Amino acid sequence: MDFAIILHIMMKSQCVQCSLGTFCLNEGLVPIVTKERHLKRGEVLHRVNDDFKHLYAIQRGALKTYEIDSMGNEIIHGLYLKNEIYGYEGIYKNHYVFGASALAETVICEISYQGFLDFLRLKPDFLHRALYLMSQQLTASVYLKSITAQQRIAAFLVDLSARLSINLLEPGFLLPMTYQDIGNYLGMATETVSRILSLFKRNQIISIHNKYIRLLSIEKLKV
Amino acid sequence: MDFAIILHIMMKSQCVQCSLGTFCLNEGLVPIVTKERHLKRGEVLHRVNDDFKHLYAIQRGALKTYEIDSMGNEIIHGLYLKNEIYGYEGIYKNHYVFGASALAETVICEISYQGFLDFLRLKPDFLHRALYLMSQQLTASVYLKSITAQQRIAAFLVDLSARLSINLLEPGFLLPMTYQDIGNYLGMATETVSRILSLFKRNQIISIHNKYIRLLSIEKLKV
DNA sequence: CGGCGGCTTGAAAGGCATCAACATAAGTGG
DNA sequence: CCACTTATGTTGATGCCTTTCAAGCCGCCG
Repeated sequence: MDFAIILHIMMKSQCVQCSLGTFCLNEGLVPIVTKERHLKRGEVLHRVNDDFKHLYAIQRGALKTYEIDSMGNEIIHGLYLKNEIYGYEGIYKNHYVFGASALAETVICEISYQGFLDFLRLKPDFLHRALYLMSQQLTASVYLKSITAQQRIAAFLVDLSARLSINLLEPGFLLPMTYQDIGNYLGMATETVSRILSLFKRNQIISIHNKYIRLLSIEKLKV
Repeated sequence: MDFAIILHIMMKSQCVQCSLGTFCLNEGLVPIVTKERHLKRGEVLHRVNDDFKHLYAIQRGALKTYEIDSMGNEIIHGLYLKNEIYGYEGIYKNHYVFGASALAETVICEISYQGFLDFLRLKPDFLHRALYLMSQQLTASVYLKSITAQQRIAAFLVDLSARLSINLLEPGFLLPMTYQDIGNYLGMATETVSRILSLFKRNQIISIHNKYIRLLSIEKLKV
């Protein structure tokens, strides 16, 4: 067992806020984290149908999973931000159902799924925690059910804000993706994203400078 | 430990095709199934925010999870058919995020989540199987991302067909829900559901008599 | 048989996509 | 560091798909 890796990981303050921290920081009986990977914006983590072998804990940056439809358009199926885990989808079919790539400069911990299972066998007290993490993702993108484009964008902003805000003092967050990505994720045209964000800005519901967004009136967004 | 319950369950042929069969039929060290419940069409299984204590294996019928939005409209978030498991969503928040009710006459096995965890602790070989079942649900409703109403309905029919067809000989399946339910699930008006199904019928892509649907040309549906 | 929920069909209105042109930002190479 | 090139965002005009409202029909159950 490569304790050097474990120690390396344990020393990172990142791990404290990571969802998997509970696993990695606890005694290190099994080296679940096999390596750390750095991805540039746009770089592919894996392609469709690649064998499923790893889960990924995102330290910095963001990932998207995507599919190219018969018309050649990209559909973004999932969005995974820092301190979140990506990969559970692969368990079912034993391969990844979509491609995955980095939305920005991204750093991830690669976790052996087998190691993860072995760890749970040794430490069944972490069982609930593991199921908890997966359960979280089942209700993650509920808001995509909103019907109108305004509602979907509003809900998207509220969700991003909750997932990205490190502390409560920081009043806003940095959009980790382009308007095109947002459109592909929410199922609407890029122009619509731009128009609605401009509308929100005009109505003083949000403010945007470059990619930094502040939600000025969460109440109005939630209507 | 109530072995009577286990034996009762073991004798049911239903259990063979149930996703949880692997758990229930194996040795019965822990009584995971606490009881069997019968629900009439429309009957509520649990309400929003009810404490999470159970998973449910559906033997017959179907469940929906739903939410009433600020306009008073029902939004259907999940659809769970026979031989499937419902309830994992509750693990995360320790309560159910939506209400759940029966779409038709429904029979379910109530499973204690705690018993489920205990079983996994005793039999860690079933760990992967448990994660597998949850993973399945992560990719379940992917097709809701289709943009046009026609695409969504087509994908919905293909999905239902795959989930409901018992054997390959049976050429069709019985719609377990009303057009209104379908509309609420797919995010479109009831009239649109009716119009598009009529269109498919006119184009000989499907046939419908009462609630029995046959997919005549799966190729055309998948375009 | 009568009533009610569910389905069907039509006409009108509205939201969003599409196409197009431009503005701005980011990235590249000299 | 600047000029050029490419990617990203903005704004307007038009058309289409879907919603909404309205009315009628069908089938089921008491």
